[in-house]
Amino acid sequence: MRDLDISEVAQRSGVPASALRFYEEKGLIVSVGRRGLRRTFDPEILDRLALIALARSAGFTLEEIAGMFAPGKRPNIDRKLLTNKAEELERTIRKLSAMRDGLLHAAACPAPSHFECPTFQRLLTAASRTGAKRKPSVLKNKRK
Amino acid sequence: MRDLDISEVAQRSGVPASALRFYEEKGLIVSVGRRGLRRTFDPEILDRLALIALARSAGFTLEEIAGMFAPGKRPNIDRKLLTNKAEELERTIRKLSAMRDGLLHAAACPAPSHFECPTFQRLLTAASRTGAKRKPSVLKNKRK
DNA sequence: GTGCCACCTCAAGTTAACTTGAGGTCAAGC
DNA sequence: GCTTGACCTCAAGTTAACTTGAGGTGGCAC
Repeated sequence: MRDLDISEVAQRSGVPASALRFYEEKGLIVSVGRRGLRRTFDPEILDRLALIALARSAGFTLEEIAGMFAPGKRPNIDRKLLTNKAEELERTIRKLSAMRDGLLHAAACPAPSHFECPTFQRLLTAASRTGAKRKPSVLKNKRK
Repeated sequence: MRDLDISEVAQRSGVPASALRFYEEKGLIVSVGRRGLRRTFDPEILDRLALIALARSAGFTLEEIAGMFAPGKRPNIDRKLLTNKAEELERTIRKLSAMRDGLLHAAACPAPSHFECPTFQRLLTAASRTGAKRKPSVLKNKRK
């Protein structure tokens, strides 16, 4: 397949050109050449961008992601880091599940102020006791 | 129970005094008085702080959280907002689960660069197709 | 051959959620 | 009554992940 220029990549991936340039600067992606001034990318870039989006949505920073893509990292340390991250995700998933249940209850609950509803409170505080020791860890992000 | 002064709240909740002042300024919490210069808080503040931490970890912004605590909000809009948020959480949970599985696989996989492992890729890209349409949505945050 | 426009670079701005720092104050111990 | 230390206020700084803006450029349509 033909190489894509930056505007095509932006359009197909939904990632703005400015962000693509930013990612390249950070070493998350590479452009394979230029057509005039314009960067061109291997079509494979689209998969990588999808992977980056997914990793971001799992709470990895761009720096961490760049580290994962890097070849020849010491495997031991990496593996430990990966299982740690997986455990962290597991805790997060539990919290999010609790929050989701709490929200669904609140949506169906007649209490005037949701956060004051005793059932809601119980759902949530139960969840928070299940969480990690110290280090609220995780989440945030919204695209306009 | 006796009212707590800010340092006690900070110590028991793990939330720094500076953050407590910040939360008060944002309307997320209220102090019940002063002992000299020092703010004092109702012990119930600890539950509220736990709830705030949980909501934060579920991806709500401080502004959204403040809105939920607010009394006399229009219930209809609220409920819609809550179910939307719950659905968003559901999608997030799916992604995180995929990511967790991917990470666990990667940790046990012999491929040199994890992100290049085909199984890993398959796990993740499958997950990303399950996700929302457009709007990577969600996560981030780390406490030092 | 000459516009035009989409791209380029580089610096500065933006947002959320806090933290840090400077300069001030008060209650308590000596 | 004076020192001390923990708190106070208010402004400015911090970090991540981008976006925006100013000023420049090169290929393509005419």
